[in-house]
Amino acid sequence: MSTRSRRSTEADVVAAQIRASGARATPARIRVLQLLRAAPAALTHHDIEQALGDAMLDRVTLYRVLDWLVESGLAHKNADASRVFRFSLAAPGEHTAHAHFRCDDCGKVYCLDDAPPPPPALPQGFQLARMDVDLRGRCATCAEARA
Amino acid sequence: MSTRSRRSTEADVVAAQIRASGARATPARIRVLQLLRAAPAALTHHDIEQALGDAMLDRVTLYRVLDWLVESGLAHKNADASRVFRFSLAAPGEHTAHAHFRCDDCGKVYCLDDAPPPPPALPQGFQLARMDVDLRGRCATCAEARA
DNA sequence: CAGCACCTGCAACATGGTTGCATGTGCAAC
DNA sequence: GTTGCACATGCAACCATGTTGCAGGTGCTG
Repeated sequence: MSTRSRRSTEADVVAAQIRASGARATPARIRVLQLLRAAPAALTHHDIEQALGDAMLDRVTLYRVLDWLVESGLAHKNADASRVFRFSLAAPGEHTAHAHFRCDDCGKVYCLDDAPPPPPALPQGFQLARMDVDLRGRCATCAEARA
Repeated sequence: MSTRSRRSTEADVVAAQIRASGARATPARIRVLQLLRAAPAALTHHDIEQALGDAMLDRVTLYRVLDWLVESGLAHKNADASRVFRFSLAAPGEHTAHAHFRCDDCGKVYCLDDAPPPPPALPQGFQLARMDVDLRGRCATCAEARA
């Protein structure tokens, strides 16, 4: 089946990427990395568990896979506004600044990739590695619904 | 004693503010609100417990006081990078944008109040209420230690 | 195909936050 | 000043998220 060979191929690519980072290409890692690659936004541990569905792996294993992803620089880990960690693929260079807009009404989070704000001035000697901008207010939909 | 009357006066002001919001002026609320007013930065639940010292109140009561402060618009609640909530006085307008720098090495957090970055462009119809900027990298001390 | 290092799963734990319920107290009416 | 009631507090138990230790399984290399 074409579906199956497509899947295999993609998994192979991912597996190669994993091995390139000096680790073992295990099903757990392959699946999680594939998921993160396909995700349009940062995922929580819970999101991933859900997405894995029947192919679920142990809670702890998932935490460890995610930690390993972060350690090896393949992913980023962020605490979101409701104090749960979110994981997203590490961008290869360009994605160091990221802006989110969270609607106080509907709770939806929007990614504002197109508007990378300039980093503010830092004190002498500080080295900036990453920047996250967290905006809050009302999104267009909710603002209109309320008008 | 002058200390005592000074204390009373300040507490009175705070109590009045509390009552103005339609709630009871209880010792717990007065103390917490006074603390937040005096704090230069956002405090965690733990910070507040420490600061209260001998005048400590119950964990749960503190949570409820803080929630009430947020509900009544007197304070803001934010999850910081290590996924604990931080509380700060609601600013009357000027303090809506806030920038933090967290050092990946030593974990210390610096407040960059002096450099309020301009808010990025938002999509049509979005209403911005508050903005937090989370910068990461190495602080001057750690950068030097590593050089 | 054998061995070892690394990975996984389970169970127990830690921390931060929340809920239910009985008791206490600020405040206002008298 | 006393009384009453609604609201606030304290306690204990609970929940969710994340972490640690350890025994057993498995990808990789030789």
